[in-house]
Amino acid sequence: MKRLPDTELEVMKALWATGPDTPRALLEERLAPFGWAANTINTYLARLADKGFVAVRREGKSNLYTPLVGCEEYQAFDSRAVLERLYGSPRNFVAALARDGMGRTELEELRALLDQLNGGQER
Amino acid sequence: MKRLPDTELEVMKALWATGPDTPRALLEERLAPFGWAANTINTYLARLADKGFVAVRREGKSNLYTPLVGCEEYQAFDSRAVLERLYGSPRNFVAALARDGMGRTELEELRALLDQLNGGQER
DNA sequence: CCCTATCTGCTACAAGTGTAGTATATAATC
DNA sequence: GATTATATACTACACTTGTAGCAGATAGGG
Repeated sequence: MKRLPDTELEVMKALWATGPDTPRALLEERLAPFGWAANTINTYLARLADKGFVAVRREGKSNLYTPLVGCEEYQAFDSRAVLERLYGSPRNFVAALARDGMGRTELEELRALLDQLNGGQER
Repeated sequence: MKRLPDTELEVMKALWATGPDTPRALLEERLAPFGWAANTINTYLARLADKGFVAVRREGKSNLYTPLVGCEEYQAFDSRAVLERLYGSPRNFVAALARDGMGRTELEELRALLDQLNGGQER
């Protein structure tokens, strides 16, 4: 697996939200906030298809797009890459977040998750 | 602040380890494991200087390099960028790590940090 | 003071990324 | 079946990143 550039990742995020066999129109709608030209989205999709992240299927006049790599799968890979690049450990990453101030909500969510994880594996 | 490419980040990591006014020779020694040509390191340093991450000072025949952005400062920025790019919240990031299996040690370190953070802000 | 060794600055180039124009294929229309 | 509208494929180009060669500056030796 390879880390994706920002724009391609945004396309993947849209596809993860819309699911398999997403018609082009729906995809463009999702990506509208970025203000990209239709051709630009085209390029990103072609590159993602090259990289094996997206499958394209033709249906009549237009295309249907399907993500071949799941969101969770990609995140599992990417999060490790983030640690290796700079932080070394989850602890260090969270410490970096905390230094700049982590919101109360973020902290609580994280703690809840940790409780859950620890519970599942404890003893 | 801007996210650094991998190679430039490695140079910064070396500089953070060696501190201010690092002589070129020491820096190269630190970076030896990467097997880069001396000129390659030169380019990275020049780019980092352009971006305002490194100050260069001449001393006799050779240069001294000083990091202008601290490691913790950069990490605080970068960790937020990571969340915004893909995860949204610390919780989601850690969940992604956990999905692919987090080591017992990593989990314990993280829990200890969380206890500490929570303690500091509780009530 | 001039030569030489060395260190650095400048230049280069291929691959990847951000962005979009032009050409082509094809479905719907007449 | 020819025409048109439109969606897609191909091509392009500037900027960034990874990598390094060549040329110029300069310190030290004669």
